[in-house]
Amino acid sequence: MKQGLLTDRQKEVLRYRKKGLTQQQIAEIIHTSKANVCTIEKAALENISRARETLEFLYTLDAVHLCTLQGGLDLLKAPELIYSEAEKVGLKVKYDTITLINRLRDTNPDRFRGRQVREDVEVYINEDGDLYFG
Amino acid sequence: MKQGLLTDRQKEVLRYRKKGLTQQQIAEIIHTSKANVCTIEKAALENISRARETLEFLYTLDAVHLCTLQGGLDLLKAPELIYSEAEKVGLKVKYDTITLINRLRDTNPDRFRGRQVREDVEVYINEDGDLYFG
DNA sequence: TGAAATTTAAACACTTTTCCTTAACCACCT
DNA sequence: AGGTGGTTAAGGAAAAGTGTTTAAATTTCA
Repeated sequence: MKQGLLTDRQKEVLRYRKKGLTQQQIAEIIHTSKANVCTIEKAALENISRARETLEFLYTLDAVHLCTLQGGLDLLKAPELIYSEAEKVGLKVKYDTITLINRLRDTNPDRFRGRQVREDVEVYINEDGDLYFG
Repeated sequence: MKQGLLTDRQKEVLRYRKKGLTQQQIAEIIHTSKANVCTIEKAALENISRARETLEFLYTLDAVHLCTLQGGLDLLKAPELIYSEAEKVGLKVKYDTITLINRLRDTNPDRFRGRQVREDVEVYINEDGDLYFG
């Protein structure tokens, strides 16, 4: 079968894009319309999202949704929330406060800005008290 | 649009599988043949691989094209080529010869037949000397 | 070895994706 | 207004993916 989700065309566009080229410039290079470059790029980003969601599903296979860390939340308040939610469902979180915060930032650095949660972060927990973020 | 890569059918099978059911048992539950359950499960796992590969590709975006391993090339000659090309652009490859060959074969088993490169393989390198193949 | 579980292959109808074009539209910026 | 960069809509043709079945082959393991 195919390897990744992205077609050659999609990868090509993403690479040029990464270099900072405009859609118009890329269109000239690969001999097509800028509208087409836009569509290809959009499809590529969509495929990347789908890849992310797919792997996220794997966690939910043995984990359960615990709570959502909403955008704007102070990172230091996250553990408290997570502990209390875990207690509600009768599970014990595997990590202490410090470790939890580090794990939170390490697994998804883009999602945080300083001490603040930038975008919503979904928190999952499994039987063992392992946490996953998506 | 669609969300993950996995179809409802595929998720259904994976969930039952996670619970420990056999393909036969699942076939009865979802009213189809066990062969079909097998195919669906296989497709699901394949899709999961593709999702992983897709996200892997994102790393290559920070990387730069180093060289092409042309079809027919002896796998054992690849490291030499890669090292010399890396030197030209002032980067140091992170892997020794053995590791490099293994990585080459592991990341894309379909591309090799014994010691020979079957199709062209593009080699990318990033600032850290990490190599990616596409 | 024998039975159960799993995998594979070929074929088919059906749906979805992809790439492409043309043409229009939006948001800036000077 | 005009230019630049980006997006959207409609439509079409080719390619790829999905769910199925049937039948045969393989693996697993008590």
